[in-house]
Amino acid sequence: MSPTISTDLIRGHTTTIILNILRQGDSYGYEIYKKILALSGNQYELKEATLYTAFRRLEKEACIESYWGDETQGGRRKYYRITAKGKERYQHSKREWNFAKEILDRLIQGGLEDEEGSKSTGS
Amino acid sequence: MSPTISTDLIRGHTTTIILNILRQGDSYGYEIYKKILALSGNQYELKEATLYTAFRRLEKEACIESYWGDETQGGRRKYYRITAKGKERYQHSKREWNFAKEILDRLIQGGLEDEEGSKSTGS
DNA sequence: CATATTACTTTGACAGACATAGTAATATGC
DNA sequence: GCATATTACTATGTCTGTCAAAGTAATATG
Repeated sequence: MSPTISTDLIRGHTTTIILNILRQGDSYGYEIYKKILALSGNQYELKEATLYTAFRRLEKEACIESYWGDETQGGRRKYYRITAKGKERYQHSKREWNFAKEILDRLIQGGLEDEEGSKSTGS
Repeated sequence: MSPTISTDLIRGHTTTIILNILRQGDSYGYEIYKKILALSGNQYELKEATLYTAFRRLEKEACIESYWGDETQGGRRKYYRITAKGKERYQHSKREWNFAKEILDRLIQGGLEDEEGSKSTGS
C-alpha cells in the first residue's frame, strides 16, 4: 500500500515521470496520480501535493500547458498538455537518467562482491 | 570538471556510496572524496560539505565509527570504519536501489517508443 | 615566506517531496 | 434529503539532503 521506494530515490524524477505520461496524451492530475500508482505496481505513490507542485513548476517552465475540460458543470478537470519544450526536456532527462544509472551502479554495486552467502573460494 | 549528474539524481545515494567504499576498508574524508570522483570517471563530484554532513549522519546512526589516524603531528586524518549496522544498511540500500531502478525505468522509459526519427506509419 | 594541496568544520541557503487541511462537485446508500 | 465516499484541485508550511561559502590548520613546493 505505502510506497516501498524511499522518497529521496524519487527526487528529481517526478517531472520526468509526468512528462513521460503526458507524451502519451493529455491528462489531468488525478488520472496521472492513478497511472503512476498502477505503472509502479502499487510500489510508488506520488503524493498529490507533490504532483500539483510539479505541475506548477512545469507550467512555469513552459514544459506543459493546461486547460479546463468540458465537464464544466461537474467534476471539473484541469488537463495538461506537453509542449515542444516539454518533449525536449523529457528526452534530456531520460538521457540523464540512463547516464546516472550507470554511474550509480558503479558507485553502489562496485568494489567488493557481496559476502552474503560466500560459499565459493574453496582453495 | 563539474558534475554531469544533476544533484537531485544523487540525493539519497550518498550514504550508500560512502558505505560501499568503507566496506572495502577504513578511509577518511578526502580520500573518499577523491575515490568517488575517480570511480565516476570524473562525472560526479560529491561536495565536501555533503560528504562530511553524511559522515555525521551515518555516525549518529551508528553505521560508521571514527578514529583519528596516527599522523597526529601533521595532516591529521579522521578515519571512518563501517559497523555491522552500516553493512546491513548498505545491503538494504543496495536492494532498494536495484528495486527503484526497475520501477523508475518503467516510469521513465515506458510507454511510447521514442519518436525521434519517426519514419514509419505511411498513409 | 607565499602559494598550493591536503584535510576537516561550520553556517546558512535552497529546492523538492510531502503532511495537512481545505474547497467543491458527483455518486451511493439509507 | 442527508451523510459518506470518491473524484479533483489548491494552498501553506515543514523537513531533509545537497551545496556554496568561508574558515582553520598542517605539510609541501618554489
